[in-house]
Amino acid sequence: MARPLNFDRTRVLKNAAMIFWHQGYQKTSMKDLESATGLLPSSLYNSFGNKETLFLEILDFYTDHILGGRIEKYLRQEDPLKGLQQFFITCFTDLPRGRKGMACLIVNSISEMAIHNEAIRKKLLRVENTLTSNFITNLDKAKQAGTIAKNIDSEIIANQLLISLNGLLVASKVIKDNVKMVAACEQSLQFILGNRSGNGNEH
Amino acid sequence: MARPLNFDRTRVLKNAAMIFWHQGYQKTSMKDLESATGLLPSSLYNSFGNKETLFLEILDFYTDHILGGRIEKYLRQEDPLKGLQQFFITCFTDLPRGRKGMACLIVNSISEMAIHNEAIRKKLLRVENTLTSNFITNLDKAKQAGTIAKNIDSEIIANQLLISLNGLLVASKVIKDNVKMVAACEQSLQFILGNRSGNGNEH
DNA sequence: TAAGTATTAGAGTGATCACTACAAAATGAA
DNA sequence: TTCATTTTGTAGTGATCACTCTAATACTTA
Repeated sequence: MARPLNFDRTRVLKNAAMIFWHQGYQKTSMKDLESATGLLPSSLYNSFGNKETLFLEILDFYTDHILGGRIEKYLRQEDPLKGLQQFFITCFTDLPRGRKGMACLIVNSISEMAIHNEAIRKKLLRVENTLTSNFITNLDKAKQAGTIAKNIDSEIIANQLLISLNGLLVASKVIKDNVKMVAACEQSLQFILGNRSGNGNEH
Repeated sequence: MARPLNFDRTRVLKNAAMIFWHQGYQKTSMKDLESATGLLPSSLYNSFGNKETLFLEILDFYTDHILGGRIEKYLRQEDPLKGLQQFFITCFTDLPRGRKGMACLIVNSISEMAIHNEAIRKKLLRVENTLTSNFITNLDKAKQAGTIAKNIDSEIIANQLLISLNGLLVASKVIKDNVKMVAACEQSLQFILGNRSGNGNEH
C-alpha cells in the first residue's frame, strides 16, 4: 500500500480526550491538541477530519473505554449495590492525575454543547440512557439478591440515581474536595437506596 | 460633571446575560455582546472593564434579579411545598423567549468556568449555598405547617433537592422537551418529598 | 457661554483561531 | 529498483479574537 501512520490512534484519542475533558470544547484549541498528542496539524486533520469530528470520535472513545471501563470494573461486580456505590464514589476519586473538578466529559459536554450541536446532543442522550439501563440492571439484581425491597420501581430509582449523579458532578466543580464529595455521594446513595433496602443493610 | 451614559445599565446587563446564558462564556464574543447590547466596543470596555469583569457582573445580576426574582416569586409563597414545586418546574417552563435547553446560567457557568477561574468558582459556590438555605427555610416552614414530617433532616433533604435540581438542569439540555422535564421534576420532588409528608399530601 | 470632563464613534492593534497547500519522506507492491 | 500511495513537515491562509487609540461629541458647572 503506502506509508503507514506514525502514531498509535488510541493513545492520541486518549491524550486529546484529557484536554477536552479538562478544558471543554471551545476553550481547547487545535494547538492544545497538537501539543497533547504530539501530532502535527497535517496529521491531525488527515486522520481525524476537523475539530468537530475529532471531538465526536473522542466522545465515543470516552464512552467506550473510559466510562465503559468504569461500568465494567465497578458497576458489574458481585454485589450490585456496592457496585453502584463504588461507581459513584470513583467518579470523584479516580480522576486522571488526581485532578479535581474535571467531573465527567459526558456531563461537561452536555452542558456546553448539547443545545448547539444536534449530533453531539443525540450521542450524549444515548450515553445517559445507557447509564440508566445499567443502573436498572443493578437494582434488579439487588432485588433478586434480596438486598433491596422487591416492590420498588427500578426505573424511578435509576432515574433518581442518574439525576443525582449528574448533580453531584456539577457540585464537584465548585466543591473540589474529594472528602466532601465522597460524603455527598454517600449521603445521596443513602437517601435514594438506603432506606429502601430489603434487609436494613446500611452501607 | 460630564457627559452622561447613553444607555440603561440594567438593560445592557440583562441583554448580555441572555447571550452568556445561551452560548456560554467561551463561545460568546465581544462582537456578540456588542450586537446584543447595541453598545460600541468603547462603551462596553469603558463601562464594564473587560469580558471577564463583565461576566462577573452579569453573574451577580443574574443571581440578584433573575434567580432572586424567581426565589421571591415562587419559593416564598404561602405554601412552602407548593413553592418548591413551582420553583423547580418553572426552571424549565419559564425560559426566556421559550427557548429550551438553556437551563440555568449558574449551573452552566459552574460546568464551564469553575475550575478555570477561582473568583467565578467562589461566587457560584455562594449562590448554590444560598439556594440550599432557601430550600431549608421552606422545609422548616412545611414542618411547622405540618405538611411534612417533623423528624426529617431539612439539611439533608435540601442537599438532595439542590443536587437533583442541578441534575435535572443538565438533563434538560439533552431532553429539550418541557413536558418530559416537568414530569421528571414531579417525579424527583415526589421521590424526595412526597413519601415524607406528614399528612400524606401528594402533589 | 466657556471650561472641564467623561462618553461615544470608528478605525485599527497584534495575537490567535481553525484549517490548508504543497513538497518531501516513507512505505508496500510490482 | 521503480512506481503508486499515503503521511508528514513547514509555511502560511483569511477570519476572528479581545482589546485600544484618538478625536469628536455631549453634557454639567461656573
